[in-house]
Amino acid sequence: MKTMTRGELAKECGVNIEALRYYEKRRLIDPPKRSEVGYRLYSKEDAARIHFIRNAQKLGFTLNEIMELLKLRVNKNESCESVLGKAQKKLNEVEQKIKGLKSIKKVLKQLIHQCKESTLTSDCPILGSFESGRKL
Amino acid sequence: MKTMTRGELAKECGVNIEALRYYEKRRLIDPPKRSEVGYRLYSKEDAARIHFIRNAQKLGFTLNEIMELLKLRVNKNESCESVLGKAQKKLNEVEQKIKGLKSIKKVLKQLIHQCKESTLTSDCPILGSFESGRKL
DNA sequence: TCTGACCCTGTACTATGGTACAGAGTGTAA
DNA sequence: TTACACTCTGTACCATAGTACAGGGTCAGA
Repeated sequence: MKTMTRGELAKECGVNIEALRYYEKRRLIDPPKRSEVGYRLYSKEDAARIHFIRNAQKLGFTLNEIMELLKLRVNKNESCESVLGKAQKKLNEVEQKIKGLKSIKKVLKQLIHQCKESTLTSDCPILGSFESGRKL
Repeated sequence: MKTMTRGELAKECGVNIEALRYYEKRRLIDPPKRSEVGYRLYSKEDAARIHFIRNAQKLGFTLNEIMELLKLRVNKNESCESVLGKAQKKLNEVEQKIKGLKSIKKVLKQLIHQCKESTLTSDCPILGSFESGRKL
Protein backbone atom coordinates (compact mmCIF):
# COMPACT_ATOMS: atom_id res chain seq x y z
CA MET A 1 0.00 0.00 0.00
CA LYS A 2 1.12 3.51 -0.76
CA THR A 3 2.49 5.36 2.22
CA MET A 4 3.48 8.93 2.97
CA THR A 5 6.30 10.44 4.97
CA ARG A 6 5.62 13.00 7.65
CA GLY A 7 6.35 15.90 5.32
CA GLU A 8 4.06 14.53 2.65
CA LEU A 9 1.20 13.97 5.07
CA ALA A 10 1.64 17.43 6.55
CA LYS A 11 1.44 18.96 3.08
CA GLU A 12 -1.56 16.83 2.09
CA CYS A 13 -3.46 17.82 5.21
CA GLY A 14 -2.28 21.40 5.36
CA VAL A 15 -0.81 21.10 8.83
CA ASN A 16 2.57 21.89 10.29
CA ILE A 17 4.89 18.89 10.21
CA GLU A 18 5.43 19.13 13.96
CA ALA A 19 1.70 19.00 14.65
CA LEU A 20 1.69 15.40 13.42
CA ARG A 21 4.21 14.41 16.05
CA TYR A 22 2.12 16.31 18.58
CA TYR A 23 -1.08 14.45 17.64
CA GLU A 24 0.79 11.20 17.94
CA LYS A 25 2.00 12.16 21.41
CA ARG A 26 -1.56 13.15 22.35
CA ARG A 27 -2.70 9.75 21.01
CA LEU A 28 -5.09 11.26 18.50
CA ILE A 29 -3.46 9.12 15.83
CA ASP A 30 -1.89 5.71 16.19
CA PRO A 31 1.89 5.50 16.03
CA PRO A 32 2.50 4.87 12.33
CA LYS A 33 4.59 2.10 10.85
CA ARG A 34 8.27 2.90 10.43
CA SER A 35 10.68 2.42 7.56
CA GLU A 36 13.93 0.49 7.99
CA VAL A 37 15.71 3.57 9.27
CA GLY A 38 12.84 4.78 11.42
CA TYR A 39 10.97 7.19 9.15
CA ARG A 40 7.24 7.39 9.88
CA LEU A 41 5.09 5.87 7.12
CA TYR A 42 1.52 7.10 7.05
CA SER A 43 -1.50 5.57 5.31
CA LYS A 44 -4.55 7.13 3.66
CA GLU A 45 -6.45 6.37 6.87
CA ASP A 46 -4.02 8.51 8.81
CA ALA A 47 -4.66 11.35 6.36
CA ALA A 48 -8.40 10.92 6.85
CA ARG A 49 -8.02 11.11 10.57
CA ILE A 50 -5.93 14.27 10.38
CA HIS A 51 -8.57 15.86 8.18
CA PHE A 52 -11.18 14.88 10.72
CA ILE A 53 -9.20 16.42 13.55
CA ARG A 54 -8.70 19.70 11.71
CA ASN A 55 -12.32 19.91 10.65
CA ALA A 56 -13.55 19.28 14.15
CA GLN A 57 -11.13 21.88 15.51
CA LYS A 58 -12.50 24.48 13.15
CA LEU A 59 -15.88 23.87 14.73
CA GLY A 60 -14.60 24.63 18.17
CA PHE A 61 -13.95 21.16 19.53
CA THR A 62 -10.86 20.77 21.69
CA LEU A 63 -8.43 17.92 21.13
CA ASN A 64 -9.87 16.17 24.17
CA GLU A 65 -13.35 16.46 22.75
CA ILE A 66 -12.13 15.25 19.38
CA MET A 67 -10.65 12.28 21.17
CA GLU A 68 -14.13 11.57 22.58
CA LEU A 69 -15.70 11.96 19.16
CA LEU A 70 -13.22 9.52 17.69
CA LYS A 71 -14.01 7.04 20.44
CA LEU A 72 -17.71 7.34 19.61
CA ARG A 73 -17.76 4.29 17.50
CA VAL A 74 -20.10 1.42 17.86
CA ASN A 75 -18.08 -1.62 18.76
CA LYS A 76 -17.98 -4.61 20.97
CA ASN A 77 -15.97 -2.93 23.68
CA GLU A 78 -18.47 -0.24 24.44
CA SER A 79 -22.16 -0.66 24.97
CA CYS A 80 -24.44 1.15 22.60
CA GLU A 81 -26.07 3.04 25.46
CA SER A 82 -22.78 4.54 26.47
CA VAL A 83 -22.09 5.74 22.95
CA LEU A 84 -25.64 7.01 22.70
CA GLY A 85 -25.24 9.08 25.84
CA LYS A 86 -22.02 10.70 24.69
CA ALA A 87 -23.41 11.41 21.27
CA GLN A 88 -26.56 12.96 22.66
CA LYS A 89 -24.57 15.16 25.02
CA LYS A 90 -22.41 16.30 22.13
CA LEU A 91 -25.49 16.88 19.98
CA ASN A 92 -26.95 19.05 22.70
CA GLU A 93 -23.81 21.13 22.90
CA VAL A 94 -23.76 21.55 19.15
CA GLU A 95 -27.40 22.60 19.08
CA GLN A 96 -26.82 25.17 21.80
CA LYS A 97 -23.85 26.56 19.88
CA ILE A 98 -25.92 26.86 16.72
CA LYS A 99 -28.63 28.66 18.66
CA GLY A 100 -26.16 31.15 20.08
CA LEU A 101 -24.53 31.75 16.73
CA LYS A 102 -27.91 32.32 15.11
CA SER A 103 -28.65 34.93 17.69
CA ILE A 104 -25.33 36.67 16.94
CA LYS A 105 -26.09 36.37 13.24
CA LYS A 106 -29.42 38.12 13.70
CA VAL A 107 -27.77 41.00 15.48
CA LEU A 108 -25.08 41.32 12.83
CA LYS A 109 -27.74 41.44 10.14
CA GLN A 110 -29.57 44.15 12.00
CA LEU A 111 -26.35 46.07 12.34
CA ILE A 112 -25.65 45.76 8.64
CA HIS A 113 -29.17 46.93 7.90
CA GLN A 114 -28.67 49.94 10.15
CA CYS A 115 -25.41 50.73 8.40
CA LYS A 116 -27.06 50.62 5.03
CA GLU A 117 -29.71 53.02 6.24
CA SER A 118 -26.96 55.25 7.64
CA THR A 119 -28.69 55.34 10.98
CA LEU A 120 -26.04 56.75 13.24
CA THR A 121 -26.26 55.77 16.87
CA SER A 122 -23.81 55.24 19.65
CA ASP A 123 -25.61 52.27 21.10
CA CYS A 124 -24.02 48.93 20.59
CA PRO A 125 -26.70 46.59 19.29
CA ILE A 126 -24.46 43.59 19.72
CA LEU A 127 -23.93 44.15 23.38
CA GLY A 128 -27.64 44.65 23.87
CA SER A 129 -28.42 41.23 22.53
CA PHE A 130 -26.41 39.30 25.08
CA GLU A 131 -26.81 41.21 28.27
CA SER A 132 -28.62 38.52 30.12
CA GLY A 133 -26.91 35.93 32.21
CA ARG A 134 -28.91 33.14 30.61
CA LYS A 135 -27.03 30.12 29.45
CA LEU A 136 -26.32 29.84 25.78
CA MET B 1 -26.53 53.86 41.23
CA LYS B 2 -25.97 50.46 42.76
CA THR B 3 -22.49 49.12 42.32
CA MET B 4 -20.78 45.80 42.86
CA THR B 5 -17.36 44.86 44.13
CA ARG B 6 -15.14 42.53 42.17
CA GLY B 7 -16.18 39.50 44.20
CA GLU B 8 -19.87 40.29 43.76
CA LEU B 9 -19.53 40.76 40.02
CA ALA B 10 -17.53 37.55 39.69
CA LYS B 11 -20.24 35.66 41.55
CA GLU B 12 -23.04 37.27 39.55
CA CYS B 13 -21.37 36.39 36.26
CA GLY B 14 -20.05 33.02 37.29
CA VAL B 15 -16.44 33.86 36.53
CA ASN B 16 -13.25 33.65 38.53
CA ILE B 17 -12.52 36.89 40.36
CA GLU B 18 -9.11 37.12 38.73
CA ALA B 19 -10.61 36.87 35.25
CA LEU B 20 -12.17 40.29 35.78
CA ARG B 21 -8.78 41.84 36.32
CA TYR B 22 -7.56 39.98 33.26
CA TYR B 23 -10.41 41.33 31.08
CA GLU B 24 -9.62 44.80 32.34
CA LYS B 25 -5.97 44.37 31.40
CA ARG B 26 -7.01 43.07 27.98
CA ARG B 27 -9.26 46.15 27.66
CA LEU B 28 -12.40 44.09 27.16
CA ILE B 29 -14.03 46.11 29.90
CA ASP B 30 -13.38 49.71 30.85
CA PRO B 31 -11.46 50.35 34.06
CA PRO B 32 -14.26 50.66 36.61
CA LYS B 33 -14.74 53.50 39.04
CA ARG B 34 -12.96 53.11 42.35
CA SER B 35 -14.08 53.59 45.94
CA GLU B 36 -12.22 55.94 48.31
CA VAL B 37 -9.73 53.23 49.20
CA GLY B 38 -9.36 51.93 45.65
CA TYR B 39 -11.88 49.09 45.49
CA ARG B 40 -13.28 48.51 42.00
CA LEU B 41 -16.96 49.45 41.72
CA TYR B 42 -18.80 47.78 38.85
CA SER B 43 -22.12 48.73 37.28
CA LYS B 44 -24.91 46.65 35.76
CA GLU B 45 -23.44 47.50 32.37
CA ASP B 46 -20.17 45.89 33.37
CA ALA B 47 -22.08 42.76 34.34
CA ALA B 48 -23.81 42.78 30.97
CA ARG B 49 -20.52 43.03 29.19
CA ILE B 50 -19.03 40.15 31.16
CA HIS B 51 -22.05 38.02 30.28
CA PHE B 52 -21.58 38.94 26.65
CA ILE B 53 -17.92 37.98 26.75
CA ARG B 54 -18.63 34.62 28.33
CA ASN B 55 -21.47 33.85 25.94
CA ALA B 56 -19.36 34.74 22.94
CA GLN B 57 -16.54 32.59 24.25
CA LYS B 58 -18.88 29.62 24.49
CA LEU B 59 -19.58 30.13 20.80
CA GLY B 60 -15.92 29.76 19.96
CA PHE B 61 -14.91 33.41 19.64
CA THR B 62 -11.47 34.36 20.97
CA LEU B 63 -11.05 37.41 23.20
CA ASN B 64 -9.58 39.29 20.24
CA GLU B 65 -12.63 38.45 18.14
CA ILE B 66 -14.92 39.45 20.98
CA MET B 67 -13.07 42.76 21.12
CA GLU B 68 -13.89 43.26 17.42
CA LEU B 69 -17.53 42.34 18.01
CA LEU B 70 -17.74 44.84 20.83
CA LYS B 71 -16.24 47.54 18.68
CA LEU B 72 -18.87 46.98 16.00
CA ARG B 73 -21.02 49.92 16.83
CA VAL B 74 -22.21 52.68 14.60
CA ASN B 75 -20.87 56.00 15.81
CA LYS B 76 -19.35 59.27 14.77
CA ASN B 77 -15.80 58.12 15.07
CA GLU B 78 -16.03 55.42 12.50
CA SER B 79 -17.41 55.60 9.01
CA CYS B 80 -20.41 53.50 8.28
CA GLU B 81 -18.65 51.74 5.44
CA SER B 82 -15.93 50.55 7.75
CA VAL B 83 -18.43 49.12 10.20
CA LEU B 84 -20.38 47.60 7.36
CA GLY B 85 -17.32 45.78 6.07
CA LYS B 86 -16.36 44.41 9.44
CA ALA B 87 -19.90 43.35 10.24
CA GLN B 88 -20.26 41.57 6.95
CA LYS B 89 -16.96 39.76 7.44
CA LYS B 90 -18.07 38.70 10.91
CA LEU B 91 -21.46 37.63 9.58
CA ASN B 92 -19.70 35.45 7.05
CA GLU B 93 -17.61 33.80 9.73
CA VAL B 94 -20.67 33.16 11.85
CA GLU B 95 -22.52 31.64 8.92
CA GLN B 96 -19.58 29.35 8.18
CA LYS B 97 -19.51 28.25 11.80
CA ILE B 98 -23.21 27.51 11.75
CA LYS B 99 -22.80 25.52 8.56
CA GLY B 100 -19.99 23.42 10.02
CA LEU B 101 -21.88 22.79 13.23
CA LYS B 102 -24.97 21.76 11.29
CA SER B 103 -22.89 19.26 9.44
CA ILE B 104 -21.60 17.82 12.72
CA LYS B 105 -25.14 17.84 14.07
CA LYS B 106 -26.36 15.78 11.14
CA VAL B 107 -23.68 13.19 11.68
CA LEU B 108 -24.39 12.99 15.39
CA LYS B 109 -28.07 12.48 14.68
CA GLN B 110 -27.28 9.69 12.28
CA LEU B 111 -25.06 8.11 14.88
CA ILE B 112 -27.78 8.34 17.51
CA HIS B 113 -30.24 6.79 15.10
CA GLN B 114 -27.84 3.92 14.46
CA CYS B 115 -27.33 3.48 18.17
CA LYS B 116 -31.05 3.30 18.77
CA GLU B 117 -31.35 0.58 16.18
CA SER B 118 -28.68 -1.29 18.13
CA THR B 119 -26.85 -2.01 14.95
CA LEU B 120 -23.57 -3.25 16.26
CA THR B 121 -20.72 -2.57 13.92
CA SER B 122 -17.12 -1.60 14.24
CA ASP B 123 -17.41 1.16 11.66
CA CYS B 124 -17.47 4.64 13.03
CA PRO B 125 -20.06 6.74 11.24
CA ILE B 126 -18.60 9.91 12.69
CA LEU B 127 -15.13 9.13 11.57
CA GLY B 128 -16.32 8.17 8.14
CA SER B 129 -18.19 11.36 7.57
CA PHE B 130 -15.18 13.57 8.02
CA GLU B 131 -12.47 11.64 6.31
CA SER B 132 -12.33 13.84 3.28
CA GLY B 133 -10.08 16.84 2.98
CA ARG B 134 -13.00 19.02 1.97
CA LYS B 135 -13.45 22.30 3.75
CA LEU B 136 -16.15 22.48 6.37
C1' DT C 1 -10.52 45.64 69.13
C1' DC C 2 -9.80 41.66 66.91
C1' DT C 3 -10.85 38.14 63.52
C1' DG C 4 -12.11 36.67 59.12
C1' DA C 5 -13.53 37.77 54.77
C1' DC C 6 -12.83 40.77 51.50
C1' DC C 7 -9.87 43.97 48.33
C1' DC C 8 -5.30 45.83 46.31
C1' DT C 9 -0.84 45.10 43.38
C1' DG C 10 2.60 42.50 41.17
C1' DT C 11 4.32 38.33 39.68
C1' DA C 12 4.52 33.45 38.81
C1' DC C 13 2.38 29.51 37.34
C1' DT C 14 -0.97 26.54 34.64
C1' DA C 15 -3.16 24.09 30.47
C1' DT C 16 -3.90 23.87 25.61
C1' DG C 17 -2.24 23.53 21.14
C1' DG C 18 1.10 23.91 18.94
C1' DT C 19 6.06 25.73 16.77
C1' DA C 20 11.08 26.06 16.55
C1' DC C 21 15.54 24.46 17.12
C1' DA C 22 19.73 21.69 17.98
C1' DG C 23 22.36 17.88 16.77
C1' DA C 24 22.19 13.80 14.58
C1' DG C 25 21.26 10.42 10.59
C1' DT C 26 19.31 9.46 5.61
C1' DG C 27 18.23 9.77 0.58
C1' DT C 28 18.82 11.53 -3.91
C1' DA C 29 20.49 13.72 -7.77
C1' DA C 30 24.06 16.26 -10.21
C1' DT D 1 31.05 12.34 -3.47
C1' DT D 2 29.13 16.07 -1.99
C1' DA D 3 25.38 19.05 -1.30
C1' DC D 4 20.81 19.74 -0.03
C1' DA D 5 16.47 18.34 1.47
C1' DC D 6 14.45 15.48 4.28
C1' DT D 7 13.86 12.64 8.71
C1' DC D 8 14.82 11.44 13.68
C1' DT D 9 14.79 12.67 18.93
C1' DG D 10 14.57 15.69 22.69
C1' DT D 11 13.83 19.99 24.48
C1' DA D 12 12.67 24.82 24.57
C1' DC D 13 9.74 28.28 23.33
C1' DC D 14 5.24 30.70 21.98
C1' DA D 15 0.27 32.71 22.39
C1' DT D 16 -4.07 32.43 24.59
C1' DA D 17 -6.78 32.55 28.55
C1' DG D 18 -6.70 32.42 32.58
C1' DT D 19 -5.40 30.97 37.92
C1' DA D 20 -2.77 31.24 42.12
C1' DC D 21 -0.06 33.20 45.22
C1' DA D 22 2.53 36.74 48.34
C1' DG D 23 2.46 40.65 50.97
C1' DG D 24 -0.10 44.23 52.03
C1' DG D 25 -4.54 47.18 53.24
C1' DT D 26 -9.87 47.38 54.50
C1' DC D 27 -14.37 46.48 56.43
C1' DA D 28 -18.04 44.50 59.31
C1' DG D 29 -19.67 41.80 63.01
C1' DA D 30 -18.99 39.69 67.73
